[in-house]
Amino acid sequence: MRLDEETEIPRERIKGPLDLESTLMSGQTGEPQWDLESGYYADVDEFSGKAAKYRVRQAGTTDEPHLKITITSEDGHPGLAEAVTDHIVRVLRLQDDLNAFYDAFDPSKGDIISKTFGPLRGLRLMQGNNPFESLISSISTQHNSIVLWTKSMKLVRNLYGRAARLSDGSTIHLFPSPEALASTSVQELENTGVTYRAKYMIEAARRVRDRELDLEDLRNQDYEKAKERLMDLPGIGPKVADCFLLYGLGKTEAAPVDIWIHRIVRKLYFEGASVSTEKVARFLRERYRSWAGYAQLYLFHYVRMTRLM
DNA sequence: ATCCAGGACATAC
DNA sequence: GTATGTCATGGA
Repeated sequence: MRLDEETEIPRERIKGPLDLESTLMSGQTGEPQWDLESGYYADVDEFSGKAAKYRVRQAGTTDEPHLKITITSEDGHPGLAEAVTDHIVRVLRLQDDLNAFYDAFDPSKGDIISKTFGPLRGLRLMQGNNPFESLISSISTQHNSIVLWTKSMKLVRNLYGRAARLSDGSTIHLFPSPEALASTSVQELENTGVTYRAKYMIEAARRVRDRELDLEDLRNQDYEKAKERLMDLPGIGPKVADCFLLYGLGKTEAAPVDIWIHRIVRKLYFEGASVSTEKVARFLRERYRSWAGYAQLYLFHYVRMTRLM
């Protein structure tokens, strides 16, 4: 099988509806948005040490989705196609049973969130490429905009990440390792556009490099404990910690509370009463449990889409 | 222009 | 616990 030919992700690996475009354009993970290249959405990553660019497009419909992919790699190896497929299934969370979410809070249950299910049908939560990239990207989102953090995180890839020459002659850059990022100077990193967040990123990279913080180990800890550990880091507060737990580790009970979610939940669930962000976060966790991350995603996009607030 | 962006932190009470 | 000023820059 030639990898640069279009193949399809096995249909049975997509559970429930999918709207690829709204999912990829929703700016959830803090990582750069995927590039749009002649009808495909493209991103890059490393698979068993080999860099590859994968492109994805949706065929079919939201309720009968098919995903077509092509792969261009640095150096093809046996199993690459399977590894890339697994990666896409993971980052797009294609195994999440979206209909189970819709059913659990359908209109008959009287939950106001059911109003968002129609307009946002097929919108999926995403996963970051890997925990370290997710951590740094999450830091980049604080008091920032999607345009700016996409720009600066791409620049971080291009300046400090390993360059790889693909079989089609193009060059891509991977996200830098903790070692590479930890050894940059604050001033240099600030110039990528991350500005004052540079010192936070470098310290985070240093702690990961020096094994003072083991991101994989956080996966095994419970939500509260892991959040505490993360908030030990400078520049990581409750919202960024939740972003990492959700996008970096896939803890879907995490519901990052930013200014929008804070306003929305206060209005829709607390009759406008002044409720702290921590209380809102706890409320979403307890109400939506393992669907809290999805609830956050749907509330956020519904409100911004309808310009409700 | 002037305002603000999917927060965190220091300082104040 | 809650409230306010500050942080740096680009984009609208």
